[in-house]
Amino acid sequence: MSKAKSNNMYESGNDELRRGPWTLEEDNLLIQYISCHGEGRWNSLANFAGLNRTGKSCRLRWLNYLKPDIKRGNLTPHEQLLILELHSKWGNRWSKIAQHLPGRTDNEIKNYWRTRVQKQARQLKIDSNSKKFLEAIRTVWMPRLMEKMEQDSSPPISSSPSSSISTMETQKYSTTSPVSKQAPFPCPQPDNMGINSDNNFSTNNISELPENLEGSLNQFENSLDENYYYYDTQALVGQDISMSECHVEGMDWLGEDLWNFR
DNA sequence: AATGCGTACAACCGCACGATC
DNA sequence: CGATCGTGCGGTTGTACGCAT
Repeated sequence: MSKAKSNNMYESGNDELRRGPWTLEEDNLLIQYISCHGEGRWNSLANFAGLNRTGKSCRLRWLNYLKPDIKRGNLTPHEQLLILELHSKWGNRWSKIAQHLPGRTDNEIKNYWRTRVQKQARQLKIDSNSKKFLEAIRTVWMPRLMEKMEQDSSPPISSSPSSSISTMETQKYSTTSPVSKQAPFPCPQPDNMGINSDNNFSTNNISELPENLEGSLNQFENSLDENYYYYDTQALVGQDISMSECHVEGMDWLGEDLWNFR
């Protein structure tokens, strides 16, 4: 297989398989074929569908983009919270995490983690896989998310989630299913939220956290989605995390310019 | 208005694993 | 039992876009 980076990634060049961005025509071919014949056998599917693509490419395009139940748009605070918590349990098991966020793909979650979460780690100059960063997430980020969810607990349920879907791609393809105005996924019970007695938002060992954990959450809050928190957050809020717990040993964890996303 | 920079995300790759031959 | 194939997963990269200067 020729390496994408060794030559022009987005040129088919000759009779070789196409790579790079999918065209609307290709998408339609794939959608139509799968609607008639179903998924699977991706290599032969690519041939029979008349797509000059690898099976892997077809599979990826379908699973990450074209599949009807794919939910697009920004992650809700609850989804972000869930990702943080599940990642703390399972690490980079993106597909496993994605199973708990119906409509979200492992690719999307992975991108979120890399672009948002790891950025925080970089700013804090700590390893995103370190215990310190995990503690920071649990003691600062998660409580803030929960607080945000609480603040907006008078849910504008009727507001359309699609209002936050603004990508050009989403506008280009309107094949995505309308997002349910009910809970976007089965409400997990506290037991399966992964937040329990041995995996809670403990503030133990906060003193081990780096001193540069100072800054504000203002920009962070601004980065949160504003419209739809229709999830029953009681399971999480019930953990009774007080923001005051984030003030430890004279350190103001909630000060300026921390946890901002941009 | 032009340019540079940072971010988000689609799409690729290599590798691993299970099923089938 | 080994080889091959199909599939899934996690990591990485390229590009479009938005924002700041």
